[in-house]
Amino acid sequence: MGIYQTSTKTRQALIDATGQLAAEKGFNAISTRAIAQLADENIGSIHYHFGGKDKLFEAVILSVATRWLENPLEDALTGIDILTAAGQAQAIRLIVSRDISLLFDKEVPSWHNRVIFQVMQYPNPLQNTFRAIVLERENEVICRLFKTIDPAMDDETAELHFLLLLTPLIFHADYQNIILQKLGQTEYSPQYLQRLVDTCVTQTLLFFNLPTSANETSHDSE
Amino acid sequence: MGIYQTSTKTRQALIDATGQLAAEKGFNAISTRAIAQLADENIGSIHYHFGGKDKLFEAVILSVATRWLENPLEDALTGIDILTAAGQAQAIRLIVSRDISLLFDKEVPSWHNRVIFQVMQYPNPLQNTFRAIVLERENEVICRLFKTIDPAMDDETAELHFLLLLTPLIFHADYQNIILQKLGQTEYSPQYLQRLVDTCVTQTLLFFNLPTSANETSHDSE
DNA sequence: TATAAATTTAGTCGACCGACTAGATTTGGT
DNA sequence: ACCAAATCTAGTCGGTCGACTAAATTTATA
Repeated sequence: MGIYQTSTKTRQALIDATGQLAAEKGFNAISTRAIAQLADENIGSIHYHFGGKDKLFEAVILSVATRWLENPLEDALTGIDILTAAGQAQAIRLIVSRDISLLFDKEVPSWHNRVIFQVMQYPNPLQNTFRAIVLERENEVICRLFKTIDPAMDDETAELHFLLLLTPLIFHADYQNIILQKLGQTEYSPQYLQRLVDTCVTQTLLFFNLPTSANETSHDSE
Repeated sequence: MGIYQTSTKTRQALIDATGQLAAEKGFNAISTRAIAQLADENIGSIHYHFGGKDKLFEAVILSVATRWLENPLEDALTGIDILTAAGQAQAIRLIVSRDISLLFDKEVPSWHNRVIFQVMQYPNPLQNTFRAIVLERENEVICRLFKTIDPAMDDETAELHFLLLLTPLIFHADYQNIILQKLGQTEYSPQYLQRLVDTCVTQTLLFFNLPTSANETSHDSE
C-alpha cells in the first residue's frame, strides 16, 4: 500500500545519523556514504526516500524546526499582565526559563542545537524560513515587552536588550562542548541551568529597575 | 636569495582568499581550486607555498591567532587596582572595551571573526592551541577578577559570570551577519558598539553592586 | 499463500577533489 | 646581460563525491 513500516524507520535512521554527523563535523563535511554507514542503511535509500542529499538535509532541519514551531513563545506568556512591573519581571523570567527548557531538554537529541546554529550561520535555502521560525517570532515578542517596560525605547535599543538577554543562553547551546569541557562535566546540571536563568534574569531586572523578589533564590554579592 | 617579493604576495593572497571563502561557506565547504581562483593564483602554488590544503588552513588560523597573541588582556589591565570597587568596575569596563576593539576593528578583514568561531566549534588540530590563546587566557584573568570581587565565589560561578559578561560580545561577532541584517546596517556603528559596551558593563556592575558612575553615559530606565 | 507494490541492494556513472610534477617563466644579485 | 634559484603554470593521477538504476528482496494485503 502507501507506505510500509520499514520506510518511516529508515527515514528516521537517516535523519538521526545526518543530524549526529552534522553536529559533529558540520553539514558541509559529511558524505552520503558516511550517513548511510552510521544509519546502517543503504546509500541508495537516501535517493529513494528523500530524493538526494540536499533534500535529506532539509528534512533534518525541518525536524528541528518543527519542535520550535510547536512551542511558540506566546503560549508561555499567556495570562501575564505585562503592564505591571511584577508582570514584566515574571515575563522575562518565563522567557528565559522557556528557552532553557527548549534548548536543554534531555529528551531531545543533542545534535538539535548544533543544527539550529549551523543553519543560522551558513547560507542555505531554508535559512530565512528557519530564522523566521526560531528567531524572528521570539525577537518580536521580546522587543515588544521591552518597549512596554520603557515606552521611550527605540527599535535598536530593544534589539540590543533582546540580544543581551538571550545570548548567554544561545552561547551555552551553541558552544555546549567547549563550556562543558571547561566545567569538567558531560551535561549541564539542573542547578547550573537554574543559576544561569537566575543570573540572566536578575541582571536584566536590575538594569530596568524591575522587582527581583518573585520566585528567585536571593541574590547577594558579598 | 631565500625568498622573492612575489612569494609573500602570493602567500598573502592565498591566505586572504581562504579566509574570505571560509568565512562565507565554512572551511569544510571550500576547494583549493576555488581558493586559487579567488586569489587569482595557480592552484599549484598552494602546494608550493604551504605544502597542502591543511597547511594553508593552519596558516590562515595562525594569522588570526597572532593578532590575539600580540594583544594579551593583561596589558589592558596594567595599573588597575582591582582591590578597590572603583578599580574592579574600571577593570570590567576595560575588558569589555578591549574585546570590542579587537573584535570589531575596521582595519581587520571581516573574515577574522568567522575563522575564530569556526576553529572553536569544529574539531581540528589547532583547536586546543587556539582555545588556549583566545579563550583560556582571557578566561583566567576575568575569573580571577570575579573571585577578587567576591572571594567566596566558586569556580563554576566565576565561569558563569565570565560567560555572561562576554557572550553578548562574542555573539555580536559570531552572528554579525544576522544582527546587521536585522538592524538594517552594513556594519556596527561606533554608537551601537558603545551602547553595547555600556549596557554589558552596567548589567554586570549592578549585579555585583559595583559603582556604575565612572566614565559612563548615565543610565536611566524610565 | 499468491501477488503487486514498496523498499532495499549492489553497482555504475561523470564530476570534482587534493596532491603532485615536470617544465616554463620570473626574479634578483652579480 | 647573465644565471642559478625561486616561483609559477598546465596538466596528470588516484580517490571520493552525489546521483542514479536495474535487479533482488521484503512487505502488506487479498
